[in-house]
Amino acid sequence: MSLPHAILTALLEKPSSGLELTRRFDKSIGFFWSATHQQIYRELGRLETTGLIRALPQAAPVRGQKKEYEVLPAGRTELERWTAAAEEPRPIRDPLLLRLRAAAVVGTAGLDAELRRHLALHRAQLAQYEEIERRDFAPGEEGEGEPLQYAVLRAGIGWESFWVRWLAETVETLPAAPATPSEGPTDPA
Amino acid sequence: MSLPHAILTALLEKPSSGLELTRRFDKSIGFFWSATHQQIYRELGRLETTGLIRALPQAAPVRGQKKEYEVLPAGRTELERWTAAAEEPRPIRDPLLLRLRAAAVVGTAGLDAELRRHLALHRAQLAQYEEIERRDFAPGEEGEGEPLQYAVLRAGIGWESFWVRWLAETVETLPAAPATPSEGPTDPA
DNA sequence: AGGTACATGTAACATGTTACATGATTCC
DNA sequence: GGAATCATGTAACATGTTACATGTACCT
Repeated sequence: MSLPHAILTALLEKPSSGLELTRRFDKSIGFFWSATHQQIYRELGRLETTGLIRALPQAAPVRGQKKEYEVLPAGRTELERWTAAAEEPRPIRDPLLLRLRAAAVVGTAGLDAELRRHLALHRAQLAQYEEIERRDFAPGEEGEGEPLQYAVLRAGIGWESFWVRWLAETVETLPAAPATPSEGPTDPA
Repeated sequence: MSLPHAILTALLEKPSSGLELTRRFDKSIGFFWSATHQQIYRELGRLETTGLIRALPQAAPVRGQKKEYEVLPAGRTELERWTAAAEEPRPIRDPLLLRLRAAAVVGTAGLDAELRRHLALHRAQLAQYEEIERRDFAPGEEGEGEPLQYAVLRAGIGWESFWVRWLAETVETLPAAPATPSEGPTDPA
């Protein structure tokens, strides 16, 4: 149940139409919670039905014409509740680790190149985040007083650093592994 | 498309029934790709229909009676293809970061306790992984020659370390933030 | 009149979650 | 024969993805 709350947050920052929300999800919020315009329209409809948001009165309900939404008091209350609620941490869940596990059974052929490709991508993303950090959160700068936004950026940096470190280590040790550990086509012990 | 490949991997390691797979997903594979028994039964049905696995002949198709599956050559080929295929890295996607962002709008009340709770949970999980590392991958030990399994464990350790470090930093800096930045119930600038 | 950008939506499907239903086996 | 456990499955729903449909506004 995260998308509705992401939308409530974005609408509290500024009342918007579906397409405007989609654009904003492509930028800041989308760094850690992406959504397509189809998802957003569906969720806007539900939030309106349940009385957490409403369409601004001036917008006539004509297809193809902009329709802006704002958060109702019930929506703000719900967002406050969710922000402080107890939720279990998400366990790690990544197909790349699954592929490593599969490689232990069917062989590592081709996986090496994929790991190097991921390493390059994560290094590029890390550099991009660090550039934002230098630009917007340098010590003594203006935006320095936004601890929550900075915390989110540090999470992105920490996340990418983790992958870069792990991939670099793994690429080093992996080529020593056998390329095709088992050969029987269907009948492993 | 990860669950079918997780199942193929598990079945190549050892032909199993649905419930046996569920139990194995609660252990090793489930560390980074969990699945319920409903998901597994549904996916086993599809894999059988598409000819990637088959039920072992001795098992009569009676409800309530064990039914074991094994991987067919087409299934192994598919798993090999997927292991080496190009897939984009998963972007970070975590509700906790979303809640931080929401807190910037509706206030940080209650979030602090939740961050500390997560910190404790991640520390406990990290300790558990490090215990496994000491037990199974100590230098000069027997299981030392399993570089892929060790790489997966190191990913878990790196992941938990990232969260522990980030949460510890964030808990330090957060209390300085305002508890309720804006007060207007529905009409923020 | 046609093209492009803006804007809202439908439909179909894949994946994941939750609750429940049903049959077989074993132990008492 | 009743309870507990093993085992397979259905149903309903929530969320996320992909492809497509429709209408408006503006520019040429």
